[in-house]
Amino acid sequence: MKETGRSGCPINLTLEILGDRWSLIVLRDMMFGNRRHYRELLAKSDEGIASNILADRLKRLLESGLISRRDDASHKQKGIYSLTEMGIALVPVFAAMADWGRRFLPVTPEMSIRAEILAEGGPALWSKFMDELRFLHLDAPRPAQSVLDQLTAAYREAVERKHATEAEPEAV
Amino acid sequence: MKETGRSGCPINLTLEILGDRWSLIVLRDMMFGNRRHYRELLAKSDEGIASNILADRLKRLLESGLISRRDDASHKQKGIYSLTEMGIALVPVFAAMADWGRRFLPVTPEMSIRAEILAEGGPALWSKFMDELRFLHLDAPRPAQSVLDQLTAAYREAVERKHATEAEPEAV
DNA sequence: GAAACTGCTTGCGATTTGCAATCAGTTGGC
DNA sequence: GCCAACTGATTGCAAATCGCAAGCAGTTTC
Repeated sequence: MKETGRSGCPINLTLEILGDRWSLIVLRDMMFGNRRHYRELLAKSDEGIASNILADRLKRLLESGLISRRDDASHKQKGIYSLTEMGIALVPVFAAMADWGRRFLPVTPEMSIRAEILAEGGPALWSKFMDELRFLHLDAPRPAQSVLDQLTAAYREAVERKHATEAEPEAV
Repeated sequence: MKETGRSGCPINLTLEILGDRWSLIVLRDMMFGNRRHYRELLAKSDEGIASNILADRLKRLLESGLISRRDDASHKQKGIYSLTEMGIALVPVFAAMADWGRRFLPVTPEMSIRAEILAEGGPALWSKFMDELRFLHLDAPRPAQSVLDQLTAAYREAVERKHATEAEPEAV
């Protein structure tokens, strides 16, 4: 654990770990996009994170205890990054931030559909989603239904709807 | 409004505005400490923000629409910063971040008492607090009871409890 | 008229960021 | 065995940002 920084305020301590432009982007992609490898996080990033920044953030998130890393049996160099309970506990923070963003910022419809569903579902849905993340990242028992599938399906639908009206090819 | 940055994702757009180490600290002090003047924000900051950083953040927050500024009738140079509805709407984000921080980070008891009360009170309490902020910052009608007083009283109590055991003078 | 206070700017060295190129080791196809 | 593709990074470098200290012009107080 790092020495105390600026103050013992929960908001301040949270900002000292997550208060930058990329940490939460990486966690978001792991959480909602189920990206678990370095290359997945690097190449499929909508925002185009640079490789050195990604490496640095993964290192910091590991040190902070938000994610863990284990070797991939299929490839000696490959690592699989997983959310820890501490990382999974950020679901309500993401839900609150995403809801705020979709209400006040110029979001695109297909990118905000998941935020909308999470906002409408409320804490009950967040809790189900967190159970699912524990299954995917912590080897907990598989939950009955998949919130991630629900979110991903809604996102895909929104993307298709967009393409139907714009008639403009784009990678999914 | 600024041009679109990296992506239309609500999380990303939120981070482009608030994703740094100081913006939310300034908003926190305005919201929970009711600090409305530049010097108040500068001098009473627990984390010791630098004057140029504060000036820059106030400018950015003004441009983003999170705060507003009006002249103080009592002093020609003085400005009063207020939260806008967009800023007040961050209450659930602060509550979620503070709750996460107090559960997983080495917070001090007196700094986390308010986070605890907000977590226990839930959305109903947040809503009352937001009404009070609308009264303080947007000239809305005065609400029946003051959540800010409740939070501040609990914080003062926690500080006094700390001093009683540590017997160590400190500014409040 | 001096001192204190107002919001804010400036200078400057240290750190961080963002981008491109590059790296060594691993795997799979032939 | 051999080479191309892929793995998780590292390195170099210019630009931006940060953090600290000092300073500034205008205002108020006494």
